[in-house]
Amino acid sequence: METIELTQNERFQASKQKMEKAAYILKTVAHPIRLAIIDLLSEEGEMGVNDICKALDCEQSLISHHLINMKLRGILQSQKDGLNVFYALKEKEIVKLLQCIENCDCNM
Amino acid sequence: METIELTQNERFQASKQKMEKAAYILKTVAHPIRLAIIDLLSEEGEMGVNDICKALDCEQSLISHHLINMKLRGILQSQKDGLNVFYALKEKEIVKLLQCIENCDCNM
DNA sequence: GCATTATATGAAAATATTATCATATATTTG
DNA sequence: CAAATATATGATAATATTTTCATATAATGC
Repeated sequence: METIELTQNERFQASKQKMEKAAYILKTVAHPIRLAIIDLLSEEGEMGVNDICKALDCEQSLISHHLINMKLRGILQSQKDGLNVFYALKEKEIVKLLQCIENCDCNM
Repeated sequence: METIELTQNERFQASKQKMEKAAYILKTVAHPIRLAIIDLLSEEGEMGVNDICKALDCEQSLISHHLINMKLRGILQSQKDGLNVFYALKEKEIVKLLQCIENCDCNM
């Protein structure tokens, strides 16, 4: 195993990229509806779009946009069955974010 | 200790509020510059504004806006010493978010 | 008091995100 | 095949966030 020395600048760029990736993930999650979807799916395992809409009391189109967005970004996965499309968590690590935040104090 | 029964609707509202708080915290953190600041402060403990600017190669005004924003939302704290203002993490739990995300896979 | 340095502020411009609405597509049922 | 149901799509409108720039404030040293 070789040891690779990074220059100051390479380290800077690497860290920058790491922060961009983290921000990207956090952003796709940082919305009350999307968090509610994640929370719901972590409990139910799998749900159809309509049931999610009812559970969250939101319009179908809005929920659909959010679901597709999260799927696109690798947080959710979906599976079609007849008329229904069932969504589920793909990236389960994401639930830990919610747990992690429970202990945070903030000024709202 | 009393047991308090919540109605279906009360539970719904409580969960909604919980998600809003979580989204609020996640949003104040979900930005590459703000994450970089958090990362930096978690390592250095305390830093003056100018040093943060240099470390991140960003304009003073931009960094200032982000710092003040995070302070306002209870993530950072600051302490004045002569010409300098030293910022530090107030809510250290927040660092765990970054660690938590290291294990996440996503489509960027 | 004047120049210098560090930080903050505020408005405006540039971008990005979110919600809404109308409609399209696809599947099932009769 | 027509009607009904579930979901997706795309454009637009509504909002919110981020950056930039010019300038203000505040502390220090001379």
